[in-house]
Amino acid sequence: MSIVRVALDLPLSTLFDYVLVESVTAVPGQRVLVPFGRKQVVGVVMECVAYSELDRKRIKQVVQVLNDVAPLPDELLALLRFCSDYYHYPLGATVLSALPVRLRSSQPVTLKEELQYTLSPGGRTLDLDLLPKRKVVQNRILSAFQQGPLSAAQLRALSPSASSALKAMLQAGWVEACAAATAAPTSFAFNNAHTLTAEQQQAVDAVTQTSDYACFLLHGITGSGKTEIYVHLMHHMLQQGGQVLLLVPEINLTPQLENYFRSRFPDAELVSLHSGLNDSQRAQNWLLAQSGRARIVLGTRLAVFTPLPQLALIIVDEEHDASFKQQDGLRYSARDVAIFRANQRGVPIVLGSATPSLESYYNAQSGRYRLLRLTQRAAAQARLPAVRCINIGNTMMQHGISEPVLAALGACLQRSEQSLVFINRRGYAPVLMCTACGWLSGCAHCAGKLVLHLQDRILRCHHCGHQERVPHACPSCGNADLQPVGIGTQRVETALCEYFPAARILRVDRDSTRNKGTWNAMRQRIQDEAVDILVGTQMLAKGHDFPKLTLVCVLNPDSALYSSDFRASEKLFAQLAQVSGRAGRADKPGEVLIQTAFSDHPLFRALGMHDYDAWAQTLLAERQSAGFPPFVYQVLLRAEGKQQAEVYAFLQQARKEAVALNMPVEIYGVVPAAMPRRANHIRAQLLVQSDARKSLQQFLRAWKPLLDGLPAQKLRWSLDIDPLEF
DNA sequence: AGCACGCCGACT
DNA sequence: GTCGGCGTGCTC
Repeated sequence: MSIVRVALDLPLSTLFDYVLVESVTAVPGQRVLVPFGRKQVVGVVMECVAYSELDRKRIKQVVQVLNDVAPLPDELLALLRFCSDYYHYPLGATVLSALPVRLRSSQPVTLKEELQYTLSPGGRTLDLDLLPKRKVVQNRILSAFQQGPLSAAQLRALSPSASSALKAMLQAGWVEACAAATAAPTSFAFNNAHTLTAEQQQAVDAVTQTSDYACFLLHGITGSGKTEIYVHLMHHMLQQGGQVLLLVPEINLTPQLENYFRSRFPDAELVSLHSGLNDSQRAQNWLLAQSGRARIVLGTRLAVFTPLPQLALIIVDEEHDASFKQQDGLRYSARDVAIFRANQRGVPIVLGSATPSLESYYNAQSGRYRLLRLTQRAAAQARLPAVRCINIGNTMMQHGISEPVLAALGACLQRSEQSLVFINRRGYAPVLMCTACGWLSGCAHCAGKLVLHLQDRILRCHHCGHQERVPHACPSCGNADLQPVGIGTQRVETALCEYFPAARILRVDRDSTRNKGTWNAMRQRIQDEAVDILVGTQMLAKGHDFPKLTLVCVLNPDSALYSSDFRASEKLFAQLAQVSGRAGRADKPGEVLIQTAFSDHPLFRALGMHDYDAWAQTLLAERQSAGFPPFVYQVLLRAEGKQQAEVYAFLQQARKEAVALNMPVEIYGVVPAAMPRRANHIRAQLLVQSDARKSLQQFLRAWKPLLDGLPAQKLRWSLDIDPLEF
């Protein structure tokens, strides 16, 4: 009797037993189609056993063992078991959520053999000199074909518009498709752009000399050449026959980055994995990684679950970035899962950042991680930008912009250099106010305020999406004088257009880049120097270099200094360091102006000295005395529902159970969430923490079943282990 | 999560 | 008398 224990996509922590029909076999990691209730679903075999505890009559038969894809390796199953355990999320849901959508259905998926392209017999006789010179891309592609056939991916690396050029040439009959040669290269040349500095070389050597698990924190200031280290490490691992996994934050995974690595490794197959791909691209790239053919896998957090038979190195770039933490479902931290995975596999992992998370920094100090420092900019002549605070304590401002900032922007325009105005708030103004009675534009469904979007003549809630027309008079007292309060990107853009009518001003935020491809087009315009002043949110802090940018102005960073979120100032420093790093590259010195009422604040002082360490020490001391992470481990129980009483009753009940367990954890009170009402749902939470990860996990193992047993019909709740947001 | 079963209120 | 509300419990 052959029984398989199957993980199904259900909010239940149990596996389900099925019997295999005579002569059919299955192994753990294989997908199976099984009857469940009145329908059939796809699950993953977790165990094969001889007997089941269950009554023989209750066990149904496996409908089909799916053989289109190789079984998930044991190692990946173990990783998923760990995640399910650690994040207290049902095993089946964990396993299935780690698979590409296509593999969650019984429709067979196969690895499409990628076509290559080469010159047709007609194309070979073509006289290149007769082709118009302005068809740059076609010319480039045709001359590349002299070396032999090229895949679509290799063509894409030649130019972003390669695919349309290829189409034209296929049409003209110069080029034809052929089956790809399957022999994988064993040697990987890479375009070795720069010689490494001594520091860079030391960092590379430290990693390549480890043959076992080790976690490295690569702490390098902006422009110190972390990427170059990644390239050298990748090259080393590829030469040894290994695969490399590079994880990047969501917004950083642009086609530019993908093409960059492709151009550095023209011979290595590279795939990307991120939410921008459609289901079939996702499945294809996943299969290429799983088969071992893709040697470099570039992806966002979800890529951490990709099977990689030859995995030799993991790199987590911008490791401090909050987008590595999933905020719903399986609330995992891809950075932490990556560390577990490297440990499990016995390979090195590199966490790179100019402003490491305090967790990682603390681990590097305590010796759990090995610290690699880059203290110099790679381009020797490039200097760090000068940071200056503009004290706005008693300065009159127009639309939130002070006189010195205007002057600096004007001077920058005169020099025909680019400048960037950074405000972390989209829309025109964060709220509309009545000058007579003090009415504020609140959202009818949330605890937040409606943001004024003057361009669309609407008030919009950034939490639930609700929007309404801008009222002509105060809904409360009828007064016609309503004033926008505070500033957003649109308001700054409008004001700057008035001050500098001749300047080419570009606003970059989620609103202006809503349409697909817009942001890429804008990036090109910035690169082409068709923009003088950039106005934007944190979208501009990340992404790639803008070589002509010499001035960065930060308009209103102060709210993060008195935020109730204890991580707000850590985030602000990282953000400001990142956006400051945009100023002054190569030969031009940069300048950073910060408008603040707290110019003596240690954050700004450390930022001005480019001294992350001083700032980190300050924060660590604060966190230690306040009893916050990384000195304690936390879990947050969140609940939300329509009825306030039910939400609070559930959490109080949960708290009572927690206290009754009498375990060595600290249990806080039930409190409203940061946004106490969102889309008409009341939200509240309960924090539990401990100074030992183990104690917290033991507590959770006892608490979770009690929570599952609590009546919670009309509400949703979830556990967030190592929460980042409160 | 779905979906059935089951026990109480207003309707052709 | 039935249709349907959602509370409870099960799914291998």
